[in-house]
Amino acid sequence: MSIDDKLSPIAQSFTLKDHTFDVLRAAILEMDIYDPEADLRLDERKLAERLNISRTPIREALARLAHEGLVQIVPRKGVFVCRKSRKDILEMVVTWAALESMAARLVTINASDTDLKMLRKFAMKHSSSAVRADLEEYSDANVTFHQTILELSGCALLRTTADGLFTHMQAVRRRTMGESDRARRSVVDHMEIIDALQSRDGDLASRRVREHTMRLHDHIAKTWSRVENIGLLRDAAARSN
Amino acid sequence: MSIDDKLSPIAQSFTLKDHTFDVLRAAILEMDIYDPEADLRLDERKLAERLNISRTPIREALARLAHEGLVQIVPRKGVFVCRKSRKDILEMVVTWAALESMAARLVTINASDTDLKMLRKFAMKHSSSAVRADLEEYSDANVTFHQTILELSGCALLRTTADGLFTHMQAVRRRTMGESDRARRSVVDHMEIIDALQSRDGDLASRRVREHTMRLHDHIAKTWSRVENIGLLRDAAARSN
DNA sequence: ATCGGATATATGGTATACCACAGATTGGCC
DNA sequence: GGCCAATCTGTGGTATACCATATATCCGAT
Repeated sequence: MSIDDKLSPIAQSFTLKDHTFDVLRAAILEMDIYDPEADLRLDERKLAERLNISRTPIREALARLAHEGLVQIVPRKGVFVCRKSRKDILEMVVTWAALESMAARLVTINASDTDLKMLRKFAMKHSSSAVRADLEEYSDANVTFHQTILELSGCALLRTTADGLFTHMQAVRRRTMGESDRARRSVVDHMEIIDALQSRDGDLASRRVREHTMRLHDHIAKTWSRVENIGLLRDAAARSN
Repeated sequence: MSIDDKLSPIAQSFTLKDHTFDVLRAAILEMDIYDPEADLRLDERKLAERLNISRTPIREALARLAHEGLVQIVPRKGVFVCRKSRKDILEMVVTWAALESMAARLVTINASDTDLKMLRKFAMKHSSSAVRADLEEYSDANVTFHQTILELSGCALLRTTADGLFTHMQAVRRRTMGESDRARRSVVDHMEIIDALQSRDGDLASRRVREHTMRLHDHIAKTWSRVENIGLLRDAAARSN
């Protein structure tokens, strides 16, 4: 192997636009947009100054973010990070369920026995973290588990479409986790899903994945009101000033 | 009613960027991109001249189109309309099936009896066009039928996500239709789907929608080779020159 | 005649200047 | 003192000029 092989990917059609998109996207996902105190405003010129580039690539990145639903661009008003409503979030979970349940069905057809053995091994390895209530570790493992199912389906579009939704769920997860009961139940669900996959039962695997995801749906439906209420309280307080 | 009511929506935060996006998108969907003779190249400057605007809004529109997968932007080479591979198309159909089958399940929960009665009435009204082999009319009715199911699910995200896929399928449909056998079979499928919806059987409705869509999948899998082969022939001819 | 490299050209990427409009500010009039 | 309007400021939208590089062209050396 020559040194060229290691150098080749460098600066290969690198563009500021794409880089800016990644940076902004990461930054938005990083911030807790549901904090009522959060500053949701983005300023093209300030960003340009911060990143030491012109507004042009920033605007292209913002346009993409807007199209992806992460920000809203209001002409002559500003660019604002989008706060998802409870309804939006529930719809994302439903759509996620649709995609992953289809993926599970395909997995029973397309995945190799080896793939499924590795998936089971992975799930068992990290099940202890749920019991230990190490939520950080469990969360990561949980994400990987579901992404693996989408991956093993062999349908890249299912995976990418779900990834788009997953982006928006990052901020939600921060507020959904924390109940170790859900984590423990999740572990059981995962094992039952793997059982169905390994028995190559498409109908069963599809159903279990769907029901697993819809449990998250129902959980959010019951508990998510809090954030919006805080927002309403804040608005009311502002009006009374 | 005063004249204001009719004028109000005019120029309401209209932007060239969005307009250009719509125009380009419509133009791309209009052209038969699978014609081997088709010119897939787009030139920012020529478009700017044609539309009498600067490159800036065009570039933003192109960036969005690229993100949506309709075009591919290659730095210092050009912008090209994307030709979907057979695999891409099959994946779109699978993903579509995932979304619409979930939608059907939700319809059995959320739709009113009146909604379903209207859906049946619509389907019956247009079933004759399939028999008459009036493919233009049947195709439109077919589209409306499936969009209605997504609509009645009550989950806007399912609908919009599916719409995104549908965009890409326009060009494919032109080459998939034409076999009246499929149209007739489709009519039967639709009626069976409506039966399941009206009996409020979520599992059955979901399954029938999935199987219906996957029949399109299998059909394309069997017949789509033609276009790519033509492309290969053209390439081979070009090489031998 | 053929090959190689220098130059020309075309393309998308980037920077910058200016525009139009929304909101806030301020000034003057009543 | 309050209200309205002219103005000022800040924002995203648009146009334009310039840059870097990939490709094509052409000329000269062999």
